[in-house]
Amino acid sequence: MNRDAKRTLLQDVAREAGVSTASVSRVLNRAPHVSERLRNRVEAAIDSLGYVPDGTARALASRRIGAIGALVPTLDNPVFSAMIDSLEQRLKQYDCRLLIATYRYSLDEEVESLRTLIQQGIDGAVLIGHDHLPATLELFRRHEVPYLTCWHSEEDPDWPSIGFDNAAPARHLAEHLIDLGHRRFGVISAPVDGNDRARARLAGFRQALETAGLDLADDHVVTVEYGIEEGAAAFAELMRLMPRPTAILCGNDVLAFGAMFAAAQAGIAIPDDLSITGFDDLPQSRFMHPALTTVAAPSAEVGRLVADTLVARIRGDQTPHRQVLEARVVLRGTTAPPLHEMEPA
Amino acid sequence: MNRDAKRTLLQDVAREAGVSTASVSRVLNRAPHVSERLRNRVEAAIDSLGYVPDGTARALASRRIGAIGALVPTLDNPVFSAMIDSLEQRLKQYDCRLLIATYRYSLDEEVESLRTLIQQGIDGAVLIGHDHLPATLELFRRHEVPYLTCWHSEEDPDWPSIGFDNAAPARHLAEHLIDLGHRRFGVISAPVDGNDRARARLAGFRQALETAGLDLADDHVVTVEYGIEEGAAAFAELMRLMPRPTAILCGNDVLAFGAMFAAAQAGIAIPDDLSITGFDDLPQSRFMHPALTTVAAPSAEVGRLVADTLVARIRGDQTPHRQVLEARVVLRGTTAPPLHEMEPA
DNA sequence: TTGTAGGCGTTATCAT
DNA sequence: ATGATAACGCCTACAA
Repeated sequence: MNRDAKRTLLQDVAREAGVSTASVSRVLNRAPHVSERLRNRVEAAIDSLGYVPDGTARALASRRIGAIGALVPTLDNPVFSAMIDSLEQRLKQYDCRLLIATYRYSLDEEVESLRTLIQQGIDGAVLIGHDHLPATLELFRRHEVPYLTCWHSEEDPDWPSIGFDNAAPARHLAEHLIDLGHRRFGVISAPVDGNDRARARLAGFRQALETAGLDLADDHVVTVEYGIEEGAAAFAELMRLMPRPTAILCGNDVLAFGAMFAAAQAGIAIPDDLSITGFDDLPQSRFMHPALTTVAAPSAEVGRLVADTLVARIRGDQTPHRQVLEARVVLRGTTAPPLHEMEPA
Repeated sequence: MNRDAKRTLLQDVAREAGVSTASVSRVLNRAPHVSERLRNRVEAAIDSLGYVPDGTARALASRRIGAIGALVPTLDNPVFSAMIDSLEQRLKQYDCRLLIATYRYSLDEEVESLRTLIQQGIDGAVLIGHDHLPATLELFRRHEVPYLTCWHSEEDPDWPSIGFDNAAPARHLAEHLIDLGHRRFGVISAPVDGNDRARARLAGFRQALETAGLDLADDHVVTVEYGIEEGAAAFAELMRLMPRPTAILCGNDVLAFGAMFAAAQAGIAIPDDLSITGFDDLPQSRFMHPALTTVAAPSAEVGRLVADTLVARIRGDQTPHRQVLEARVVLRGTTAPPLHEMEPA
C-alpha cells in the first residue's frame, strides 16, 4: 500500500487486459483495425480499474491538448458572454474544452494573452474582431495554430472570419431615421481605437448621413466607454447642443439604455421628442418602454459556427475563409418621426 | 533546413548559453540559488532564440498545468459572467489560466464536465453553489484536486466556500414589504431543483412571512425558468389570483424585469398598485423606472476572492474554510406601501 | 551553485 | 490486427 496509492496507468490496464499498451491506446482513441474482442477486453479492464487517461501525457505525446482558446475584450458585455456560452456548449460536442482570456480592449494585452495560451498548447484560437497587432498574426503563423476571427465581416486574406456586417445595419438604422424625417443627429459611440466594430458602426451612420447630404459635426459624436451610466452622461452632453438633435444613434444597446434613462430623467419623451437606436439586441431591449429599435447581433449563432469551423480547421478540413451572418435591423418603439421638428431650411 | 524548422527547445537554449538544461529550467522557474551571471546568459539565449517553453511537457513533468477549471450553470446569466470575468482577470496575475465548462443546471452534466476537466489536468476547480452530486466530491478526493464552491454560504465540512447568505437578504426584503404594510404576497422563483441559491431565497421569503403570521399558499409561488419572458408569464399567472397580491418577490432580477414589463403592459403601476423585488442587482436595475429594489450580489468580489483563495490552496497554503461576503439589500423605487390595500381582518 | 540522468504517461512508428 | 519501443519536452532528485 503506497502512501499515495499510485494512480492506475495505461500500463496497468494493458497488464490487466493482457494486451500491449499500444492496443489500449488504440482502443482509447477509437483507432481503426481493432478487433471487437480486444476492444471488449480492454474496456472491461478500464472499467474494473477505473482508469482515467492523463490529459497532460496525452497532450505531450499527441501534440494536441483538446482545448481551444478564446480571446475576448471582456465577459462583462452580454453579447460576448452569450457567444462564449454557445461556443462552449458546441465545443463540448466535439469533446473540446475552452480556455478563456480577456484583454480589456488592449491589443497589447491580447498579444500577451495569446502567447500564454499558445504556450499552454491550445489546438486553435478565436479572436474578436478585425483589429489586431501584427505580433498576433506572427504568433499564429510561427506556432502553426489554426485560428479564426469573429464578430466582423472584413475581407482579409490574413484573417479568416465568421461574423456580420457592422456598417450596413448601422447605415440602415440611420437611413430609417432619415426616412422618418430626422435631420439633426447625435451619435454615442464606444471608443473606436482597436475596435473595428465600433468604427464600422460609426462609419455606417456617417455614410447614411453624408449620402443624405446631412452634416454630422464632431461635437455631435460623443465617445464614451461601455456602460449605462456612460451612455447617460453622453446623452446629457448631446442634449446641451443647440439646436438639439432629434435622433440619437448609439453604438450599442447598453449605451442606448443609458440614453433612454437620461431622457426619462430629463422629461424627454421617447420617441415623440427624440428617437434613439441601439445595436446588439440584448434580451431586455425587447422589453423596455418603449422597446428599443436596434440591430440583432447573432451571438449564439456566431458561437456555434465558430466551434464547428475551428474544429474543422484543426482537423485540417477546408473551411470557408469568410462567413457572413445576418444582422438584421429590428424596428421597435424608440424611433418615430420628429414631432416638434421644423422643416429643414 | 528541415521542412518544419524544428521548434527551439530548452536543450537548444542550454547549448546556446553553454549551460545545462537543468540550469535553464531553474531560470525559467525562478528557482533559488541561481547566480546572476548564469541567469543573464540564459535569458540572453532565450531572447535570441525566441524560445517559448512547451506547456504540455512542463505540465507532464511538473504535475501542474497552470490552469484551473470553473464549472458554471450558464454564462448567459450576467451575474455568472461578471464573476468569471473578474476571476479570469485575477488569475492572470498569478499566471494562471481559466478553463470554463457550463452544465445548464444539470448536476449530472456537472459531474461529467468536471471529469473531463480533471482528466485535462486542472490544478484546481471552482463550482457554483452547494448542491452537487456525491460523485463530484469523490472526483475531487480521488484525484486530490483542490476545490472551492461559491455563491452560497452553507457551513459544510465537505465544501469550502466563498459566497454570501442567500436566505437572509431575501428575508429582509420580505420583512421590508411587511413593514410597509403588505399582507398578500406572490413569489416568482427559479427552479429550486439542484439550485440551493434559489431554494435559500425562497426559504428566506417564507420565513419572513411565517414569522409575521402570513400565509403563502402554493399557488402564490410560481416557478419558472430564467428569462424576462418567463418572469412576465409568471407575473400574469399571479395577477389572476383573487384577491391579488400587493407585492411580488422575485428570485432574481431578470424575473423581476419580466414582472415589471408585464405590469406595465397590464397598466399596473409600480410601486403604487404593486411592489416588486429582485435579487442580484444587475447593472440596469439601478436605471429602470422605477429603479428595482433588490439584493446586491457581490459578483466581482466573489471572482477575485475565489482566485486568491484557490491559488493559495493549490500552493498548499491554509485558507479559511468558509468566507461570507455581504449581500446587501438595496431599497429603491419598486417597493412602497400598498395604496389600495384594505386593513387585514 | 551547477550538471547528470531518470522519469512523467501517452502516442505513434515500426515491425511482425 | 497486435506488440515493442522510441519519442514527446521538461522537471527534479541526486551528485558533484
